[in-house]
This record gives sequence, structure tokens and C-alpha cells, in this order.
Amino acid sequence: MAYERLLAFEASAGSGKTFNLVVRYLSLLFMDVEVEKIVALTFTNKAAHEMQSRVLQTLRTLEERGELAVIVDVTGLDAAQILERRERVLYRFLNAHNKIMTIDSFFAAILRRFSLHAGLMPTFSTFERQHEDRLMRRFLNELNVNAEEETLLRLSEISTKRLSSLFELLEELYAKMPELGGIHFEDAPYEGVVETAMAQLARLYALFDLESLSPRAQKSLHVSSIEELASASWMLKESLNYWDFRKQYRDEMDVCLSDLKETLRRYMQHKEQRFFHALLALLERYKKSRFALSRQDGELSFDDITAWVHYLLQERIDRDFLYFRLDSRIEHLLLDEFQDTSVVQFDILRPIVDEIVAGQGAKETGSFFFVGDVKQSIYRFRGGVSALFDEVATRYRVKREALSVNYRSSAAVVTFVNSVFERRMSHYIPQSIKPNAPEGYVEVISDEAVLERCVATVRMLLDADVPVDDIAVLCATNADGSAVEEALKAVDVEVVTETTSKLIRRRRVAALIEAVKYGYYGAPIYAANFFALLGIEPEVLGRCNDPRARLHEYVKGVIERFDVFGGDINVLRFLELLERYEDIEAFLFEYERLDAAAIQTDVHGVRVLTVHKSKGLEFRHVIVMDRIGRPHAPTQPIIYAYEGTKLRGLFLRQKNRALFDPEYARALEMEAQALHVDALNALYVALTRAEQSLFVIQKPEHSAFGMLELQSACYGALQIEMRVKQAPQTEPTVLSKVHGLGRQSDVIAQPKSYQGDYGAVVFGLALHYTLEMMGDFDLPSLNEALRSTRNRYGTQLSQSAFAAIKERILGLFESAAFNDLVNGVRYKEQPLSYCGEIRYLDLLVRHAQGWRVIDYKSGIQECEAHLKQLAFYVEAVGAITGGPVSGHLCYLLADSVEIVSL
DNA sequence: CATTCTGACTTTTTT
DNA sequence: AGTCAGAATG
Repeated sequence: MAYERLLAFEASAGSGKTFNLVVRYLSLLFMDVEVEKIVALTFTNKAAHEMQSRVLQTLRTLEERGELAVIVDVTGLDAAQILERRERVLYRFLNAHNKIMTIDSFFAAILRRFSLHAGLMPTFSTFERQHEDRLMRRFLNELNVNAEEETLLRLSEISTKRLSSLFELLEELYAKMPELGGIHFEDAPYEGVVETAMAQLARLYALFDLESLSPRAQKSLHVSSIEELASASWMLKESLNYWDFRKQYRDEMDVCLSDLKETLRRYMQHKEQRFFHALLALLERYKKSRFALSRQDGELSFDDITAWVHYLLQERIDRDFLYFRLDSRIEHLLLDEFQDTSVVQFDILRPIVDEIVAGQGAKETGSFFFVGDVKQSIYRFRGGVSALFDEVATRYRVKREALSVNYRSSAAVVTFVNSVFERRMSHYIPQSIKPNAPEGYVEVISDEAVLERCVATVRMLLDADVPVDDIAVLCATNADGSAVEEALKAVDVEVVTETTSKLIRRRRVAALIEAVKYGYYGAPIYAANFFALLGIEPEVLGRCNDPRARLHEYVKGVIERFDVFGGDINVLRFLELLERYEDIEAFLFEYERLDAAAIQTDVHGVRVLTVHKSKGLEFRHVIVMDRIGRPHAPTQPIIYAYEGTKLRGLFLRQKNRALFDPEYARALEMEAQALHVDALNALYVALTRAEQSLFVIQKPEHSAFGMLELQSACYGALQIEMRVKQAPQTEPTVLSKVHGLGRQSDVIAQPKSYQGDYGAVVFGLALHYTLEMMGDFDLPSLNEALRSTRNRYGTQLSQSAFAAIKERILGLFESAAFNDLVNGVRYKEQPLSYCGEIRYLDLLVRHAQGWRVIDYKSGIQECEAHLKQLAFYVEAVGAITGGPVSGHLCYLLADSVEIVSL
């Protein structure tokens, strides 16, 4: 298909989404678009990483890849021309800051660059959550200063909600603030609604001979407040002519009943208005508090980053400046998983799209490309609006293409998925099976004992010689994932968990935290928890009540004495993180915010992950497991009424209100529909992960699969499938030889000069990236940054390369000369526009006498060129700031740090 | 015995 | 919030 400037792929599961993203990206590179001008945004780090390595991998083995033919189609170049340009493209890609990243890190990068305009520290770090206590105090202070505490009091009065839950609501609305524009609420007084209700109630009572009613009827009829009235069971009836009251029923009673209902409807609407009026007033203060705290602490959550960028765009900075002047001009935008984009996120991207689409005639250079699948939209709770896909496609007249062949799954799986969802999803287009697809196998199992059945299925697959790495178990919740992990480990099956269990939630780490609590507070319950978590007989646990005591030593002692380690690498990780805390008090105050995820070093084993995590992934054999616990959870107090992508109104969830208020009932019904679709989509995601075989284990009752009405059955043949499975084992030598030859010839085909550079170039990039990601020059920041670097360069560098990066940066910390240089206010990755050129400074330091430009280098070769470049930077900074500027090259060598000053 | 009411109980998904 | 068990009622 020829190149389309504006193109959207509706990509069902397994239909080659990443393939097409990579083709698009590479086509642009082959059409001589600069790497810096292309922004490709994904939702997860994993996806960003995968796309980067697929781009690299595809370039390096282009001649044997399917992508080549499609790139030929798109670019109009012929294969020979493309292969000829391949090496240059690869070099360009490796030597530029490519912008394949998550949407959140893209926003963070923008904010970092414009931190001066926001009054933020350029070194801000990102956290999953704000510091709860600190934010609360700041917020209360803010209210105090503005004499608005009364609003808060009124709010808790209206809603009878606790302060902490009001706080959660504010957090929720904070993320949606830009959408709340046209929505207003009145602070109208109740106007005697309560009195009216009570009068109507009295009239109803008068119609009864109360004394001769049964005690139960009397009790249920008796209500003393309007709130109780709203939850009285008889209020929900159509008529009072039923069981408890039948004896005394008269038609006038139902007239009273319907009057009461109307009054209740008015009351609830009033309440809603007053509630939101007060809440939105507080929201302004809340936002102020968060912004103030961001500035003060330099710690931002994902929501903060989005809010800040949105704010900069709306109020502080010309959008043209933000996207197109200072940065190298963004001309090509590629968006992955578009159905999960939130309205606010797209609002931020909109200027780019507008600019690209507006380009006409001769200026027609930019392009906009997105892929997504509304059937896989499962992040509504996080703000994802699937209606965005249709709206954006229509609004910008984007050409739409549906990808309809499934390249992932076996025939049995595709057929099964088609048959399950065809009738249940609107506009479901059945996928076609790829040519030469294996027959595959699908089994639906009904069993109350989900966990046991799951373990048995894994065992069965392993007994049939299925490699352990080819099996994945998908579950509903992280807790379920942990249960599966434990159950499998109990029967000696290796497990790789990809559930997001936080470090502090890991059993052994949690036990250690209890031990620290005991050490400090001394309450026996903590010691008991410690032993219970480890499953060992309680004995005497030492104290650690000197606040200045070395926390690290104490915990280390506990680990050794009770053999807490038990092979769990996360225990070591925890010990490492403890070095962050000065003393035991600091730790106990802060540890709940320790949002470090547990690391997974095992590479071997059954994959266990939640359905949400599994999105975008594929596995040879998949077991989809029913939820172990009971379904359904608390619903949020606020109902958002969307019309397409436009937020039209907010409703306050109130018990039984749907029975009196049709408008509310409609909103509730829409919400229920949306929830149903979310659940259905999650199931679609779950059932479409399998390449070969799929096992569904469902409970006979309360099944999460209930809406699919699955019958226990088998499709395809397990026998045949097993033979296919064993095939790689019988001829591995042949296979590896073939591959080896392929690689060998590749190697020979590549020019010598390039061979030597590749590792060094990537190493240099990774080193720079690590330095860029470090919030500060200390060990915790370094470890944090190294994790990001591993995410990004994991497949391209060896473990020893990462160790070398760490070594070199540690060397930097120890260099007295370097520490002198960076003493001052530090700006990282500052963009610089001078004489028509745009460059990024690694580090700019402002000190009492002027400015220092610092440029990191990983190798001493080409020193001349480095100096020349540095001189340009110094000149530029001098011209912009007018102050004295010095320039320094900082060589991070294997065994030393060398500083060359200009 | 059928119907209704109350209170106890359990209880997500994540960049 | 939704389910379930047990008590109360006609």
C-alpha cells in the first residue's frame, strides 16, 4: 500500500500491530526523515522497548524479513535501494535521540525541558504517588490561608464521607480537570425539601393504623431522617400493596408514595449540586497545593506531569514554541494503543496533529499514524476513552484500514475467539486464519477448584514436554497471581511473575518491615507478624530502639539470624534500598511510599501475570484462569457521563437514586454498559494471547467468564499439538546451524568499520541516558536511573556493560574535580537554540560567578571534535545568558575520570 | 411455605 | 455494591 500521510489501523489482536508500526517508522527513515522528527508513543515501557529493539532487529536482518516488502510498497523505493541505504539508516538511528517512548515519558521530557517556565526543578523525579501526608497538610494549610475550611466541613457534612475519601475524589478529579471546563454546579440551599418530605411522610403515617401493624412493618415504616427514607425498603416499591402492608393498604398511600419519591429526587439532586459545587471549589485549592508541592519537593506523579504540561500549553507557553521551535520540529507522529489514550493526553498532542494535518500542498511533509483496537480498550478507569479512535479518525479525515488476518494464533484459537465474540461485540469482524496456521487446541474447563485445576493443567503441559517458558497463566488480580505463584512453586514448578507486586508487598520483605517496626516500637504484635509471615516458630527478636542505630545493620542481622533470604533476590534489593534512609525513623515515616517494584531475575519459568499486564504480549500456551475470589468491587462515588469523548456531566452516586430519578438512571445505565464492555474487552484480551493452545478454567458459579456463556469443550487436537511442540527438540542442531549460517553471512556482509562501532555507540548512548535520568549525583539516583537504562537498552547491552556504566558513574561521584564543577544549580539536557542550530547540553551549572557547560564523553578518541563542539556550546550559552561561561569535557573512562577544560 | 428485611461479609485493573 | 444466611411475617 502506498504511503498515506494520515493513516489509522484498526488492529485486532494478533493482526500485526507492532509489525506495522515498525514498517511505518522505518519507511519514514528510508524516506530520509530525521530520527528527531519522528515521535512514536506507546503506553508501556515494555512496548516502547519492544518497538525500539524491533526497529533495530529489523534493520539488521532486513533482507530476510517480511517488513522489507511492505517498506518497498510504502516508500516506492526498490528493495536494492533500501538495502543499500540500510546501513546509513541504522547509523542515523543509533546516533540520534530517538523518540520511541511512552506517552508519559514524552510528557516528562517536555516538562523537563520547560521546567524553567514552570518554576520546577529541572531535576524533578517521578513517583507513582505524591507524598500523601505532606500533600494533605499543604492542602489544609492552603484552605486555612484562604478561609475555606468551612467548604471542607460542609462537604463532609453533605456526603458523610471521611476526609481521606474526599481526598481520593480530589485526586481523581485532578486528573480530569481539563475536561471539567463547561460543567457547573449550583450551591442552592435545600429550600425546605426536607420539611416537605417529612410532611408527606406524616401524611402517609396518618393513613395507617400504626399500632395494629406487625412489629416488623412498624419498624420498617419508621424513619427519622430523609437519609433513612431514601434507603427504606418500602420506598423502592411500585406500590405499598404488598406483604407487610397489604392488610391496611389504600390507594391514597401510593399517592403519598409517589409524592415522596418526587421529593426525594429533588433532594438528591440538590445534594449532588451542593456536593460538586463545594468539591470543585476545593479542587482549585488542591491543584494549587499539588503544584506548590511539585515545585518544593521536585517530586511529580504521572498525573502531575500531565497536568503541568497541559497547564504550560494552555497558559504559559505558545504551543508553537513548545512543540516546534525549541525542540527539533516534530513532523511525524505515531501512536500505539490509541484506544487507551485519555482525552487530556490527546489534548496535549492535539497541536502537533493540527499542525501536521494543516500542512498543505508544498508543505505537506508531516504525517500522523495511529493504531489501536477498541475491542482491547481496558483502561477506562485510568481515563482511556475508546471513542477517541473514531472521533480523531473522522475529524482529521484519516484513512482507516482494518487489519483482519490473525498472524498470532492457531486455527482453533482464532475460530474459538471468533465464535465467542462475534455475537457479543458490536461490529466484531471475524479474523481470518493465517496461511499454514497449526491446528492448535482450545479447552474450556469447568471446575470450582480453579487454582488446583490451573496447577494440574500446567503439570499436564510440562509432562507433555512443553518448555516451561512457553506457558503463561493469566489471572484477574495481582493477588490471584501471587496465589498461583505460591501454588506452582509448592509443586516445584519454576515461575516468573510479572504481576506488579511491589517490593514491600513481597512476603519476606513485608516480614522484614514488621521486624523493623518491632525493633523500633517494641509492640509484640510486630514480632508475631514477622514470624507468621515467615512461617517459623516465634522466638525472641532483638530490638533496635536507638533512633540513630544503623537500620541497615539491624536488618542484615535479622536476615542472617532467621535465614530470611531464602533465595529471594528482592530481600537483597530491599537491603540495598535501605541505604537511602538515614535512620530507622526516616524509614518508618517513608517506607509506604517506597514504590519500587519487586524485581524479577528469574528468566526461566511459567509466566504468571494479570490480564491487564498481558496486553500486547503473546505466549505459546495460555491458561486463562477465573478469579479466585468473588467478583465485583466497590464502585466510585462519581459517575462520569460521556457523550463520545466529551464529558457532559458528573453524577454523585447515591443509593437507590435510580428509582426516583430517570436522568440519573440513564447515567447509571450507561456506566453499567461501559463496565460491561470493559469486562468483555478484558476477556477478549485474555483469550487472544495464545499462539498454540488455550485453556480456560472457569468456575461453575460467579464466573468472570459468565457473560461469555462458555460450555465445557475441547476444540482441535491436543495430540497433534503436542507433536508440534516436540518438534524443536528433535532437530535443534539443524535449526541452530541454519540460523548460525544466516548470522555468519550477515556479519560478513557488514562493513568492518561499522562492526567495531556498534557496541561502543550503544554503550555511549546508554551511559548518557543513565546520566540524563539521574535525579541527583548519588547512589539511589544512580540505581534508579540504571533501572530505566536496563529497560531501554536491555536487549542491546550485556550485564557487564551495565556494570561498567555503574562503575564509571561511581568513579564520577568520587572525582573531586567533578564535584567542584557541578556545585551550583544544575540543568540537565537543556535545549539550546543558537545560530539556527538546536543542541542539547548534557549539563549546565549555574554558580555564583557564572555558568559551566559540561559535556560527558565515554571515549577519549576524537577529542579534537569534542573540543570544537564544546566551544560552540560555550559561545552559545554566553550569547544567551550574557554571563561568563566555562566549558568542560568530562571523560568517563573505564578506570578514571578525566576533565578537559576550555 | 413464600416473601421480605436486615446485617454480615467480601472486595480490581496501572503509566 | 452485591450476595447470602437467617429471622420475621402472613
